[in-house]
Amino acid sequence: MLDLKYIKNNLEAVKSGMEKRRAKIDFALLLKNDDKRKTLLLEIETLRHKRNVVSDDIAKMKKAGENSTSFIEQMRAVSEKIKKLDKELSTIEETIHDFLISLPNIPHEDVPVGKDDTENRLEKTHGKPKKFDFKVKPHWEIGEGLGILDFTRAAKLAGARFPLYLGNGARLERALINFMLDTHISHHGYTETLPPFIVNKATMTGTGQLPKFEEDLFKLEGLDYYLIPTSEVPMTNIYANEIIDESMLPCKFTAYTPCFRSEAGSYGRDTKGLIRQHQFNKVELVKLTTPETSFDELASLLSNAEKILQLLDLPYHVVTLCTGDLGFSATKTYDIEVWMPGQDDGGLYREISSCSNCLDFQARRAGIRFRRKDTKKPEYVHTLNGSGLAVGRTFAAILENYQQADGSVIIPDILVSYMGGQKVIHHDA
RNA sequence: GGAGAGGUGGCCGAGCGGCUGAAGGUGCACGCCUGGAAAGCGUGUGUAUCUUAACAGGUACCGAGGGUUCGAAUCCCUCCCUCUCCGCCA
Repeated sequence: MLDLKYIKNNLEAVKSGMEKRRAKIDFALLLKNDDKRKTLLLEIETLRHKRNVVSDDIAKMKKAGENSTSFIEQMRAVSEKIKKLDKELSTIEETIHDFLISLPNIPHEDVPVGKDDTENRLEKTHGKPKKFDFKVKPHWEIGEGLGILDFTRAAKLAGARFPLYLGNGARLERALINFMLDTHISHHGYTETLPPFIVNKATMTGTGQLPKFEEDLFKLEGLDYYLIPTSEVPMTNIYANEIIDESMLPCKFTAYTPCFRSEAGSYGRDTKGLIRQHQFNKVELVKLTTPETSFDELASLLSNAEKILQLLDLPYHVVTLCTGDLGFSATKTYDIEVWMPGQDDGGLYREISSCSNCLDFQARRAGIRFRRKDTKKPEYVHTLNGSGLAVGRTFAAILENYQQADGSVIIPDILVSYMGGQKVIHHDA
């Protein structure tokens, strides 16, 4: 959520930010409503003040045994007026709030302007795609061939877009989760958390999933509960509506959780394999920082995520999302895209992590503040999040990059110990 | 799920429908005292919002939301959360 005062003082900058996102916003209406709000508020507070003063007098008169009937009559009328104006005020406040809560964040000046993912800016490339001297297969063929993935039976159990891992597949997925978590907590200084996989509406609103993107979520019927689409949601909200001490910043959390997404509107896209599932595993990184350090922290968060791919020896590149591809809450986002040789007949880079700085956008929604040692005023923290990494897609990338001619898959060195010393996945006998 | 108790400031803990933004304690900050420290003494110590150049002042907030009343932390209703006991359960 943007600060109303900031909008008013920087109207042109805010407008141009919204235009870059191709969002059409009627700011004139907002300003008009805000004026109305202020007028009402002043009137109400004046009346309340009067009521407070006179009520005091009434108390004194009663004590002195004087007759106060006429004042009571007067105040009865005043109270009714207040009640009426109060209703008007809360209506207009609700209107203003609904407006603000639906505004996306302003893209950072460094973000390229563009309409969609074709206009993202390439930042760097790491590693070289391996040359294969046989016809490479997509990961779903490899996985099903090895008997470690079974999409057919998963569909029987749940439906389309659900995974079923078996045997060494399940173990490899778990190995990846442990490897990623261990790396982030032991080498990158994150605190491991294990949050609820279901959260309420307030929590979803805090990070920006609600109110605009309810159709992307799974909601529990008849309850104020939603399945998390990413553990960014619970982790970022840990200190919601709190004022924390400056010494706690930067606050770095990581978690493994399953993630649940309805994938409404993506019919026909990525129908095969692990790329686009209703349920997938992810290790997430979240940071709460001071405003002046958030971009440095974004850079280190990105490198923390990259480290996983480097240790797995998977080729990738990094792009900066353009304004048209930028998420609702973010001011700037780097996507890490991993090389997937088995797809699109010749290979392509696929998003495997998304690292964002949200500035105080989420903090303002969720009420996450901190107090500096030397100043009294609470300030909003900056929030950052990034995948470290999407586990299912990492699994897929390993299958495709480490496949061999006979259909077996070599286990990356770093994972061997997590696989009980096993170095290759052959078809389970 | 059944029965009961409770949610007040950083923490503990008072609080009769008006004099309570809230006693008292504790913690914290600053000052005095001291060679230094402790003790002691003094002062200060929530958030939001509006008016104001500023000083300052107004308004709201005692789990949340409604209601009664001239006036609500205090009375009534609904909901949420915590604790204890019973039941059930991984």
